[in-house]
Amino acid sequence: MTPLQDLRAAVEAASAALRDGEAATAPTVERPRRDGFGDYSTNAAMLLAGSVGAPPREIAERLGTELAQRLGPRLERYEVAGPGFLNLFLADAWHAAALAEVLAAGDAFGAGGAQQPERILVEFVSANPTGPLVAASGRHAAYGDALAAILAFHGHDVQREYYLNDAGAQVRKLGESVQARALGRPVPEGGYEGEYVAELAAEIPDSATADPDRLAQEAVARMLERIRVTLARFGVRHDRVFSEASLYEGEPSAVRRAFAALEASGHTYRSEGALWLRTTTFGDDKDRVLERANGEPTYFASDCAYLLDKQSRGFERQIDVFGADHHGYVARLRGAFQALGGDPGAIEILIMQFVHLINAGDRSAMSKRRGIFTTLDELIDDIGVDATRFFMLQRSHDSTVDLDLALAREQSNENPVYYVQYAHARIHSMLEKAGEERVAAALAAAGAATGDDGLAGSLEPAERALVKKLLAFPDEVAEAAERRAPHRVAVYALELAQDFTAFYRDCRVVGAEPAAVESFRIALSVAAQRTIARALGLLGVRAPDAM
RNA sequence: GCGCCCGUAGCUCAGUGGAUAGAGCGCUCGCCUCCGGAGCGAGAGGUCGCAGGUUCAAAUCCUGCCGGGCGCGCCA
Repeated sequence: MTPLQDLRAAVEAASAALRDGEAATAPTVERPRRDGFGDYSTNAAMLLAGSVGAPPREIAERLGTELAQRLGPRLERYEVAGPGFLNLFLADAWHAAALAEVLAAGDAFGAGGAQQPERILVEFVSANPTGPLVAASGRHAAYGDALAAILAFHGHDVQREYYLNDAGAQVRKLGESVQARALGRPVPEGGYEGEYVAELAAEIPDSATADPDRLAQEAVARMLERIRVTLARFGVRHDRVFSEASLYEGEPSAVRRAFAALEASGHTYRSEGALWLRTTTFGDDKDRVLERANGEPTYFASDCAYLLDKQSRGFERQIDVFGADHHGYVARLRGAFQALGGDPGAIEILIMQFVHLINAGDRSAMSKRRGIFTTLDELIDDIGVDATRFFMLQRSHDSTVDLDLALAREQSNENPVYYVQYAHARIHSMLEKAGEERVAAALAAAGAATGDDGLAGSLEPAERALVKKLLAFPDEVAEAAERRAPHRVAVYALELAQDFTAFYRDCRVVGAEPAAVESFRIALSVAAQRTIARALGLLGVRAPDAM
């Protein structure tokens, strides 16, 4: 149990005592906006006003008495404020004990908070292998990877998957485009015009004469390899690349088996020669074709087969990360998932809004087909992996982001990511100065903290603030995981770095007197360093020892 | 027309029921005897798109409207 969970439990117990065990909405225990409002503040009294039948401030007073009994000397004092808040002022001993728990948790601090661990499959990026990854793919990659990392840290069993569209018309167009380039002809109508097409034509020995289908497969394989290299450079690794084409292999193929399952479920029908799935049953605005009148399966057909395959692999939850331009597919996929017997609560389709790269105020329109785009590689060359990831992870996935390249480039040294990394490097340097022995001794002393070690009443505001910021980490991880919001970890990392920097400014660490103070501050610095490293690690951003 | 997302400081964005709404950048003024100045402090800057409603309490929840993005194929 973390120090904060402890505190919450005490507040809830006190609250329950006042209302005679009657059920009620759980009170909040949170850091108030203003320092004068205590270390933590609870709204419990206001929630109790209805059932207890007394003015909130009066209830708060009684609650304070209850709580003081339960917390003993850990609670320095309390105040009733505003409409009925109970503000709690915790003793230095409480802070020291809390730090001890943070350190004792070690690498597991903030981990494993999931109430119900699940096997989760996260599908992300899944960009068509008909061109290089573009900057927008970078946002998908950073988001999906960080989300997977956070979910895993939270206690889930997570698989990362890339769904490869290596079947169908787009792939054929790529093959035709490569061959056209090899023959020095213009690419066909609707083909791909990017420079990489010419590169592929030059790379593939028999590109001028090869059978178009085989050439297409070869081109896709090479594009996938390029994509893999880019992702690896970006720090993103998938556990599996799932081939769409494989869904058409075997007898019967996975697509055929999906059709059979859907037909057996009674949700399909034939009309105008085509096979339809009645997705409107599940809230879609129109039914969808699985197999065209000419016998060709649609793209949606392989989607269904993929959904079925994922179901058969025993995941308790499927999370798909899609681009905003694909949000129109959400309803039909959810419909197909349910038609295949899936629990609608077990599939989540997260929509990533766009990222606009802005050059000197110009929004560059992108078109993979016409070869007009900024690739992820170019973006990384420009502003670096860490800045790219941090920038893209700072914002909520459902908010469009304008990334001003000129600004990011110019100010790369003042980018928030460097600020956080700098704090980490600075702690490393400081601890080196202190020396291994003193650090080890400080950690041992902090672990033995009982609150009666000469620190009482001596903690500086910045030290207390930093302890409380550290304590917030498990909740931030939980929020980030449960709300699929990695950006909360990015925001937290920045705040933690700020609180550390304020502490560093106000409190001499190495050489501080008396020894107990130096010891405490070294231990606090170690906890801050570990937590910064962990937060950055979850985002896929490096935590360097020196810059 | 219908559906999804967004509208918060000059700009880019946090903040999904609590007190006097925040950060970064930009701007103004100050700070390098001292553990890393890639830093620190102070300041200016906001009808939280608009209007109703729910609530002891709304940027946050509900309804309507306005503005922006995206989507609405037997395309992929």
